[in-house]
Amino acid sequence: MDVIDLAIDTIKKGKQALIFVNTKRSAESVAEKIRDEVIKKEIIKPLNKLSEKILNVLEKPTKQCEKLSKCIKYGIAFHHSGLLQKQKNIIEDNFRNNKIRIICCTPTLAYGVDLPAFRSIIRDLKRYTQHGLTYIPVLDYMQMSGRAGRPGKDEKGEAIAIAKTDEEKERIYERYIKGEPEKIQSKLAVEPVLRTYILSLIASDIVKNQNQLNNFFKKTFWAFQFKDTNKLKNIIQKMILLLNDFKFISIENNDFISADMINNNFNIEITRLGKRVAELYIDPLTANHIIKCIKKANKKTDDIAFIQMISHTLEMRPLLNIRSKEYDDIQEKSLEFDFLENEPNMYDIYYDDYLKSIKTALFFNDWINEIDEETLMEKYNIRPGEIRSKLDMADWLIYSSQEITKIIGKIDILTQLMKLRARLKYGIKQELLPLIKFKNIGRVRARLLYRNNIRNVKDVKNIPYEKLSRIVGKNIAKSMKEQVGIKI
DNA sequence: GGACGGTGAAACTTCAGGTTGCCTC
DNA sequence: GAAGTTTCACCGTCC
Repeated sequence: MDVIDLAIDTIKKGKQALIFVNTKRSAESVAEKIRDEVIKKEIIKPLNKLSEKILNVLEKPTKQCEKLSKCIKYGIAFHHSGLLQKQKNIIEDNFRNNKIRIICCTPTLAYGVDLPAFRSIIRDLKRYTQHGLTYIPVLDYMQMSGRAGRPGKDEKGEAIAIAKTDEEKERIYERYIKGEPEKIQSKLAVEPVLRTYILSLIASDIVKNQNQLNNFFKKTFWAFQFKDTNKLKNIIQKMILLLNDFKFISIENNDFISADMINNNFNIEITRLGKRVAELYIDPLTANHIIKCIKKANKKTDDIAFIQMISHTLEMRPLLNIRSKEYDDIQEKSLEFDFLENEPNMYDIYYDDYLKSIKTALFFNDWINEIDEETLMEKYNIRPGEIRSKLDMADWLIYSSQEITKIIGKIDILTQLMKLRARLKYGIKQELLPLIKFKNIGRVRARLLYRNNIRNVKDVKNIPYEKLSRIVGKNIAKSMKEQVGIKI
């Protein structure tokens, strides 16, 4: 039986299923195929209200919204990170109350969300990695199959893994059914994590020299797994020197410091800059990158240069992928603007990453020039949910840049950063900034007002109420008037 | 004869997800 | 590595 048959069978039994696949596209296409079968067999009566509700979570539905809405109508959903939070909530709630019968999803639903089903169908046991397609960890398999069976509601649950050949059936059985889950690995050893924690340990006065740092980490799960204490000390020392270079900490007798002669008992102190970086909870490397860029910035710096600055950070990953067709185009664009960081050599291994950061910056730039979600989706292959999470990160990084700017004394660009942050938040051009301060006015209504020559607080005060309500509706017009101190 | 439309095979493209972090209205 | 999408050759139909 293939997934589609299994799904239909589940519905006919009056049960529910989660279907796990390995890409967002697959999640959508499997959902659509099942929906087509459901329509053909007429086994579900259309959920028109729900379908309507999920379609209209944005001002203007995107193709993704339409696709989802058409599936939901027949009790089938897809679920992945590209969906908006609102839509995810609707799907989860209506799966719990049995209206939605099948959810086709990426591993999103395997972790975190509490959403059990009668059947957990795992179509893809391989996932794309840097080394091509590889089998997923046993732990992941257990997470997914563990969704089968609803405690207290079903007596049993079924976890079904799909094999394409007999040979694969054997392999799945050996690897996953009989297999042991992998040992848990400490995540502390990754450099970005390590340097962030070392900085915050120093910032919060928990440790005062390298000895104490060594002792602290000795007690962690990381050290327990790692065993080689000397190597561990070396790694910690490397991080200390890095943070010292960045001027986030200062080491006693700093002048004499070199990697091999640092004394374990030298007093380490946090600097004002380091303290703030630790509080902002960004990777010290990102902070340093921002500092280097900000120092080069001046009043003539374009917004896109700041946007590219925050796009080229670990936090912003994964960056937007560059399709082979657009490679030349993005390369051209990279020459068009003056960015704050130096352009790496074309043959540098970091060059592709740099280009990706430019594509990501171009996407943000389109957003603050009021390009709608649908167009962004087509142009950048980025879905509404991903747009949101990128914008959240951008907001945080611009805020961090503002804070860093205050400390290193570049006050002249602070206003620009603040305006940019507001524009990113709402996705608007600069001219709409005065209007966005009103309650219930977002990018769409602000643009509408602007087009009707209402461009600032004063205009809102002066325009007759009747005229205003023709533009934005009675309730919002009333609320706007009240916000400028006029009772209606 | 040529415009148009449908079909299917070959060529090409792309690939999961995520936490907190700050401030303020 | 494979699913999904795009492209393109091919054929039949209609005007």
